[in-house]
Parts: sequence; structure tokens; C-alpha cells
Amino acid sequence: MLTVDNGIRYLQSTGAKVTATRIAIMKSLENRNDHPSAERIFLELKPDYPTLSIATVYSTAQLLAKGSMLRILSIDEKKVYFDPKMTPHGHFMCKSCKHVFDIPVEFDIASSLTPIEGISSVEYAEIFYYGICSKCA
Amino acid sequence: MLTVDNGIRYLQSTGAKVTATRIAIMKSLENRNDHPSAERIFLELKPDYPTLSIATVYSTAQLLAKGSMLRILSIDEKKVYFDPKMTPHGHFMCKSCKHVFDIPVEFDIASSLTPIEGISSVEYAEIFYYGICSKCA
DNA sequence: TAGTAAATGATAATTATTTTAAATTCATTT
DNA sequence: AAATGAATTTAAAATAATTATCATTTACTA
Repeated sequence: MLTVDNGIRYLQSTGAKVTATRIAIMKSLENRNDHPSAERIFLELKPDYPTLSIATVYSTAQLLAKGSMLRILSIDEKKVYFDPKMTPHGHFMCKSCKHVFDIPVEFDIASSLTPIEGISSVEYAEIFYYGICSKCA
Repeated sequence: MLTVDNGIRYLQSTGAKVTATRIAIMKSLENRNDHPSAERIFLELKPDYPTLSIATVYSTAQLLAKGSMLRILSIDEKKVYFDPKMTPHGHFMCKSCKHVFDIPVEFDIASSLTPIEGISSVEYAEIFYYGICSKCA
């Protein structure tokens, strides 16, 4: 789970530096169950961190994703969404308003994949559902 | 299934025009089991259709997707891939070489989703696996 | 086959993300 | 506590995929 504490431990374990900016980004991500874009994180932090650059949001997210503390969803062709909730679940995106909902999944997706010719290793899996949400219907 | 004949019937059924360009694009997509990008289709057709514009590739693909003759995969955050194989299956993408493999799926993904608060209708579902392919391992 | 709405093609515009290079900051050593 | 060196941040420019624009062409209907 992504918490500031876990994040700091992860950074230290890899020799990366624990900076105020990284802590701020991790803090804004911990305990969320929505799926913010890079810009949203950037805008939320901007008031308190006026010198924050959006490039740093992207690079920190990639760092956290590498440590499995964050998932970067390519559920939409336009932009990427971050998901700090690392327990297994799927996602539904409303094609109209682009809102992303969490979806419970009963089966273990990644290990539902039996060995297949040409594939060496599976890191993770995603289930994406697309449709229309109640508000947009 | 996307064939030129089915595509023409679909276009006619919606009142859309059956143009030489659209037929060419459908022809290049029918019977494929790879996952070409817009640029790939464009480059493949360019020699025979020198005036083809990539904008037309995109718009025709969207048209075909609307008629469920094609799926537009957002498996990668960088670009979109077209998949003319409409029988249910999942996809694996190698994070290194970006190659996309078809993956058989036993269960019916879209209907595995029980009614959920806030969701009105589910159009389709995707399972994406990410990892490393044998060539890149 | 003339009229008309739709499609095409070339190019410009848009936008998310990455790169670059200089400036800053962190962690460590003196 | 100051100095050092490497990693990080920032601001801006670069990149690249997709979409919008609009003049021209085309397909279909009457």
C-alpha cells in the first residue's frame, strides 16, 4: 500500500533521495481511492508547492510504479491515470464523462494466465470495462 | 468479423459512403491477427494509395469500431492499436518491445461484471497483461 | 447527370508526456 | 557547520500521437 512511510522506505531501499517534493506527492496519493491524472496531482499541490513542476509528478509516479506502490493505468487513450490502491481490482471507465470506477474482481487475473508460447513473464494484469455511468445515461 | 463485405454492409446500413479509401483500409485490416497502429496501416497502404491521409485511417477506424467491426486498444499509453479480431480474447504486451500477443480467455469478461452502483451499461471489457516476451527476456 | 451532403487530404492545431540543461537540494564528508 | 558531489527539480523546449480545419473531391439520390 502506498503510504508516505512505505514510500520513504522504498526510496531509501533503492538509494533514491527522499525529497520534500516526493513526500508531498506521496502524501497527496496515499489513502486515495480515486484515479487522479498527473495534472490533477499537480494542480492540487500547486498552492502549497508553487515551484512544483509537472515533470516531477510524472517522474515520481514512475518511480513509485517501479516499486509497485502505484499503478499507472492506460485505460484511456488520451492520458494516464494513477491508482495508488494496489489490492487487486478492475476498472470501469465511462466513455462519456471519463470517470473511472473501481470494480471488484473475484478471480486472480494475472495468475489466470497459463504459460503461453512467446511470453516469458507476466508482471501484472488489468481488467478494463467500458460503458456509460448512471449520471451520463 | 471485419471483412470488406461486412464493412460495406455496415457502412450502407448507417448511410455512410462506401469510398475506395474505406474499402482499402478495411481490406488491409481483414484477416489480420496482429495489432497494427494507425501509422502502420497508413504506411502499408501508402504505396498503392499515395494520397491517403493518416487522418482518414483514424476516422475510418473509429467508424468501424462504432460498428463493432474493430477494437481500438488502449493497452499502451503512447499510442493506439487496432484489433480486427472480434472474438473474445485478451492481450499481452511486452513492456520492452511493445509487441502485443493474443491471449485466450475462458470466461466471459463483460458479463462477469455484476450490476454495480453508478454504472448504467457495459459495452465491452478488456483484459490486458503486461510483462516481458521470450525474445526480450 | 446535376445537386448535395459527406468524405478526403494536406496541413495546422492540440495536448499529454518526455527531454534537456541549468539551478537547486540532499546526504555525506570534512 | 561548511564543502562536496551526485541526484533531483524546474522551466522550457521538444516530441509525438491524434484531432480539427477547410478547400476540394466524391458518392449517392432524384
